[in-house]
Amino acid sequence: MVTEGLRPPIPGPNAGHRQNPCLDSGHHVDCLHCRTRFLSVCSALDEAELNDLAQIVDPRCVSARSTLFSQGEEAANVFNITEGMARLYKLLPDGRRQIIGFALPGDFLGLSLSDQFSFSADAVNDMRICRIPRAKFAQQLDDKPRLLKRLHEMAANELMIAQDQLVVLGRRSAEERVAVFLIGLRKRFTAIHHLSPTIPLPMSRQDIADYLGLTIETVSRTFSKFFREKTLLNVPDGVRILDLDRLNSLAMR
Amino acid sequence: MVTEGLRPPIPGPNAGHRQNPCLDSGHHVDCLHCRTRFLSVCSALDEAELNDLAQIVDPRCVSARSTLFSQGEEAANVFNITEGMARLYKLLPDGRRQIIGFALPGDFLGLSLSDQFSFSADAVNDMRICRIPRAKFAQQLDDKPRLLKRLHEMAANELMIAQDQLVVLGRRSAEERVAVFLIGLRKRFTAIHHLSPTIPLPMSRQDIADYLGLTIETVSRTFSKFFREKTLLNVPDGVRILDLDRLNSLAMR
DNA sequence: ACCAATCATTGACCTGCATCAAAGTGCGCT
DNA sequence: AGCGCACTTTGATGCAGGTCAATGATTGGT
Repeated sequence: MVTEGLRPPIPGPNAGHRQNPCLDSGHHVDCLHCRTRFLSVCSALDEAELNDLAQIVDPRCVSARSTLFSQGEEAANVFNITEGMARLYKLLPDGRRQIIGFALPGDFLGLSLSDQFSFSADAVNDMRICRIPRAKFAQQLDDKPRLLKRLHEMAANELMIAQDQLVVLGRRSAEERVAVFLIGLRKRFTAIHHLSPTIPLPMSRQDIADYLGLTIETVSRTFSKFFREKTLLNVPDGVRILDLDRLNSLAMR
Repeated sequence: MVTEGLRPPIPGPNAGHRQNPCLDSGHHVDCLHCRTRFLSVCSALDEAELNDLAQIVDPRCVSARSTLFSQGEEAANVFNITEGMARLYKLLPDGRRQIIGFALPGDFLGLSLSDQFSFSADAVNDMRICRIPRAKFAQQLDDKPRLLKRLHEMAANELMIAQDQLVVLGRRSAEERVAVFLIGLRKRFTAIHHLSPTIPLPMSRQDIADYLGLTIETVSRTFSKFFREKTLLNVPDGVRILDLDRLNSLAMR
């Protein structure tokens, strides 16, 4: 089954009634009752506008480790994430990798609307996305000023996040980097699901290392230290924060 | 004199006839013949629209080392840079500083339109800027979809630059960082002035270090190494590239 | 249930850059 | 010209995190 490995769907107004969107491709698309409607770029749209969008979106499943798009590739589509996680990264010619972000439900890929992707994206776990032809989306932007405004707001937010990450990579110790990463991830998950004491970590240690500008060994040692000193508890597929104060003081801003 | 320390004005259509914009405050503002018109957000505007903007902009001089705005401060204004250079930075509570960018003529500060500044900005050398009340600018955005589109394009470009810098800070050696910095700065100056063999470096070594996530000593040693091996030549207020191939191969992407 | 492959952890050692310290250089001011 | 100050360079030393290597833990395939 394609959805194997997905964490259970978050209970919502239509929990249990949701059809598998992978089967919907080319058929009726229900943007109106989308779980990520108010998280995503779609929050700028009313019912009628949402219907326009529904005509051009193609909801799809993406299985773990498969590619959404690659750096330099023609950007034929833009993407709205509805479930799962993607890693966004850049590669240097010699193979060094920097993960520039992890994309979660509600995130939009293709904010810049440029004709080539400036980074690569692939699925960390099984995902669901809405694929939208870029040209058609750009058309919608021309018709719907509130959509453009929302897109700009999201781009500005991404810019702020990237600038915060510059501080992390330029000026922070390994311990601080891991703390900032966990606090940030927790905050993002909280905005999507409800607050949970456990932070799921579907990405590998290598991914975390490539995101934080460290090596896998340093990340592993830092987690071990946090476990040893009871700042974190190691749980299946994630960690539980035991000492939030400690983590916050490391992540101070 | 307030403009002391400014590099000589770039020859342009109105070179030599230009009034000191510092004296224009509150008087007639000539956006139409602005040297940075086609570099800046204003490139989206026709003559009539430019006149609307001229009604709300306040051109000002900012002398070297003075503050444009500080992180956390109420963002009452947004800024268009017309001359000089600003450093944009974030501070950690313990004083560590990360410079997130250097702003040049044509750059817009306040892309996010949020009500607080998420970073601080001050003048590296004497500058000229156009100050615009944020609320009035936002109004213009509602009236002028092309202006919003241009703003979004600029924000998307800044985002790409920030993401490139994440790779630099996360995965590159000191030597590579300095090379990338110089190649990037050269490219930006070329877009503003004409191509010059000399790269002006009005910022201090400490600024460069805080931009590249290094210490002042490492930056200094790296420059010395480049001078010694004849990759660069040390000239007053900047450097000249002697071996572009060498620099490019270090900055490879 | 078993094996192979991948991923994570841990230890020993190394190195690139940071830190600490001391000259050297340039510039404004009187 | 001479002084003071801020900035830069250079050298000596230290260490956080990288590298190399081995072992454990998980996972997927048959």
